[in-house]
Amino acid sequence: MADSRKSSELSSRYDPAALEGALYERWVDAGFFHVPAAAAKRPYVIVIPPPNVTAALHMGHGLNNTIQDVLVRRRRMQGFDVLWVPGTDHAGIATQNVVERQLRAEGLTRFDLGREAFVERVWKWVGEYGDRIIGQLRQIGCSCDWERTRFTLDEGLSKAVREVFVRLHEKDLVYRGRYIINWCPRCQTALSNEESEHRDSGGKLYRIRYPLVGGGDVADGRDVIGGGDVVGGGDVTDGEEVEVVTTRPETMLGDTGLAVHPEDDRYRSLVGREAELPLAGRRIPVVADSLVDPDFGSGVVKVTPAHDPNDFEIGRRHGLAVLDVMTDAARMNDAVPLAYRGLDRFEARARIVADLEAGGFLVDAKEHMHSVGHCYRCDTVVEPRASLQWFVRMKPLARPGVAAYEKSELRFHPERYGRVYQSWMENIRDWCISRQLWWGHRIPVWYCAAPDCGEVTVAVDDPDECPACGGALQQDEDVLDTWFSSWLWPLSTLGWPEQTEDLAAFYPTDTLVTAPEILFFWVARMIMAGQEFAGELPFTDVLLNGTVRDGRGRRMSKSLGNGIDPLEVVGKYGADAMRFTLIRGSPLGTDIRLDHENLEAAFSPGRNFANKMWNAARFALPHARGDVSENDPPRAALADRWIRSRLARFARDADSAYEAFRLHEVAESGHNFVWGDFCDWYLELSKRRLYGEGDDARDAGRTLTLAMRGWLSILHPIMPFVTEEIAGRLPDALSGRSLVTGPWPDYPDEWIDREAEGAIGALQEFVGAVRALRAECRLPQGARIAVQLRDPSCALRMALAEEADSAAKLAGLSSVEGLDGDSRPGDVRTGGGPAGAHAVLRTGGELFIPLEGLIDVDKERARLFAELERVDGLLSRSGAKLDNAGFIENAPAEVVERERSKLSSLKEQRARLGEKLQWLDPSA
RNA sequence: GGGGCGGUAGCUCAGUUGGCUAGAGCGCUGCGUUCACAUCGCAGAAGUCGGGGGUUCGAGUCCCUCCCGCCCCACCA
Repeated sequence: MADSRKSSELSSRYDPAALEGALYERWVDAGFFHVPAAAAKRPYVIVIPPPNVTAALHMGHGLNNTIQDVLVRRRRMQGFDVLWVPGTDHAGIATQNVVERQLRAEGLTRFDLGREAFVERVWKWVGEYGDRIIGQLRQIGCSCDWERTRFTLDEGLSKAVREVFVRLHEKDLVYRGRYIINWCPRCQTALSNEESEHRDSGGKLYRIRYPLVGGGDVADGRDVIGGGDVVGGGDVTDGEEVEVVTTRPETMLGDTGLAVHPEDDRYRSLVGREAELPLAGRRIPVVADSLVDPDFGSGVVKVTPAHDPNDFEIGRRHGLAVLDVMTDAARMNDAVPLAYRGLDRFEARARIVADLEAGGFLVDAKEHMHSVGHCYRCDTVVEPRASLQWFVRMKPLARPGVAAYEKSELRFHPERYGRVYQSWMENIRDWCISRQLWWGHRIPVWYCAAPDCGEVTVAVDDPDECPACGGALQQDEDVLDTWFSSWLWPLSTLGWPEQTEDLAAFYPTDTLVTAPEILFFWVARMIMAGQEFAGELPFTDVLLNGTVRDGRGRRMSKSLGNGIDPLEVVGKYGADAMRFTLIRGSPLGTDIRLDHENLEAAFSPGRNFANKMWNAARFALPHARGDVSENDPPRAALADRWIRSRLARFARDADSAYEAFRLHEVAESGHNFVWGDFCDWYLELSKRRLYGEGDDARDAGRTLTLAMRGWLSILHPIMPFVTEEIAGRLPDALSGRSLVTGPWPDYPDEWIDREAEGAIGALQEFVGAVRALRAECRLPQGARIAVQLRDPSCALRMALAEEADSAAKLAGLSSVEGLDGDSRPGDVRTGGGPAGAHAVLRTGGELFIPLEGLIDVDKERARLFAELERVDGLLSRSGAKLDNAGFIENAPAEVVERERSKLSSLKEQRARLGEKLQWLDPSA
């Protein structure tokens, strides 16, 4: 970027708000996020799961979109022509519901407004939330191509919807029919099977007596399975009535038959007879159907074809009438006796049970757990209902989708979701796509108004008149399921059905990142649509990110109101901190818990990490140097070799983690590299040289630049803002270029330097050991101490030879003896020597710190004895307690447990005290 | 009824193909104001890796079993 940020000065305080917005604007203005189709040679494409325009985004979207952004940013740095298509979803039923709720607060219903005004009202909502959502995505740093922003109700996308409907209709894959669907009485629309969420709920299982009528004659003309084998006079209980069990007595008013299993000997004689429907007085036939489970209840079921999927099947097979007994609002309709008309279905249940009891029909009612469908948008109990709707035949569409998965052309991450997908696809049922809503894509079907014509027109463009009779047409009142547009998203956003340049350049896309709960709603259907309409899978890899949950483990959602607004977090901690926290906190497919009450604990580590980078850069940038010329190669200082080795290792690990979508590993190892290797060790080891002059300072300054360029690049996809701000000030050959467009770092394997890592590793252990002993012996903080080494490893010798001064500074040493053969310290392990502390190094060697003169040995010894006495006292008391058989017998297990662990920790404490006393008085 | 996921430090969680002393962040304890950073540094305490059994030279990791929590699917009348 050509701007005036030549200065290496960073402000003294890390203030994300001060940089993020400006950087984002600069990226957009530079056109980094937009690639024209003609220029796309090596595309990498992701389509956003379009957020519903029902509400602002919450942290779940934050996670989902951050993952996508990390993926596209890395590909962009690698030189791919990246397209991330953004957009929003009109979310038919969901959006209609939120606007209806708003109306209700004003005391209105959608019917008060009428269809046109209501839809207008929804558009107003869309304008507001659509913009808010896009704003949120920008603030968390999403590098979408905003020039290609789409909305599922856009003209082009609506065209795609119609095109698909017409094509499916032509292939007889879409049909209209009267079948059992899931009906939401509150939304007053049909739902697909997926939109009905089953939950266990406690209900009652009622046993009801149905009186039998007539004699034992087999009714003639009826299609009865096994009818020829009827054995008269079976062991029916009393010959006059039969027991039926149901959880939903209110539907009995819609009964049009009873059914038994054809091979159930108990009831063979019943088949073909009739029963009287209590409370209704109608007569209904008994049929035999293998769908009946003879072991459930009495083995006789009531058949209510209009309100139960199984009964609908049985009814169809036996020609039973379909009698819907409810209104759209699930109140009892005119088909039932006067006494029940107008009652809500649950009121009707209570009334009917009472009447059955009064009439002596009720045998009993037992508690019974069963699962009940609920509307996924308003949670109302779904009513299964026979209804005239439009459906898509799914089996033919699903077949290629299964094949692609089996051939591994389609991969899921984590893999286990592949099997979930597969089993759903293999057991797929037809998709009810019509909705009795006002908000959505109107079904492109017109019915001729002429009474004797009956022509049905299915067309992409609105027809003017009936093609058969020229009469007036009436368009189907219903709209399509919102997912009927979503399933085309990868196609329609790129211009399909037109053969656009975008479609040619960017379809198929590469990776889809979404939440597992819409695997069936969306992912599976996109796969089917892609194969059916474009002949190609819409993407090759499906990432299922985890769910963001609240402190209590509940899913964050609009309806629960427990969502965390990403903007609140961005405001407090910065977008980088939020992104880092989300990426680090949720390995692929695992849930992440974020306690709304304690955002600080969750997000401050991310903010602190960015702050650490910032301050490291504040120190390093003034010392950083650009590349040296070829005839002036840098010498390989140990520390420089070391950090290059660590960097190359980090880069290699990060690459494989990125490729495998293990983004949390990148975040984790990046954090460790920057904070540990780079800040804690490399910067400290370099200070001496950087403060100097000449070759040393030049080499260190150059390596400093190289290392920073490396980790800033590798972490840029995750924390784009702070890394960009810092990298913009590096004085190397890439100076002034944005990190956004790369290049992606690639280091030679030769940089991995086991010798240097071994040496600095030994040095780290040595420094750590000295520090630990200093703390252990309560040496004054600033005191310079002499350390003696015995048999140091080669690695440590090597490190100390070059980094003695740094080591001395880091560990507070005045001298290190014992490196030379002629000044070996005395035996530090056994008695007889001077008072001092010693430690054995894992990497080899021992170190010894003479304590004489550093501390008042006598005073310290006295202190240790006092401490020892105190610990001994506690020990004996605790020991006695545990020895006491009564205590063990009577105390709760956890108290005994606690006492045991207390005892063992006291023992350890005592051992340490003993050791320290040994140091002070080796002769003892 | 079928399938899946999880149980590792007080809390939230990491721990690829079984391998040297099980890690991080937060919290906790002690110490620390000289020149990048108190949004920090150093040191430390803290874990029977849910229980039991098995395979192995070696198991948090593989197998079996049990217990606990969660999720998905299902035509549980």
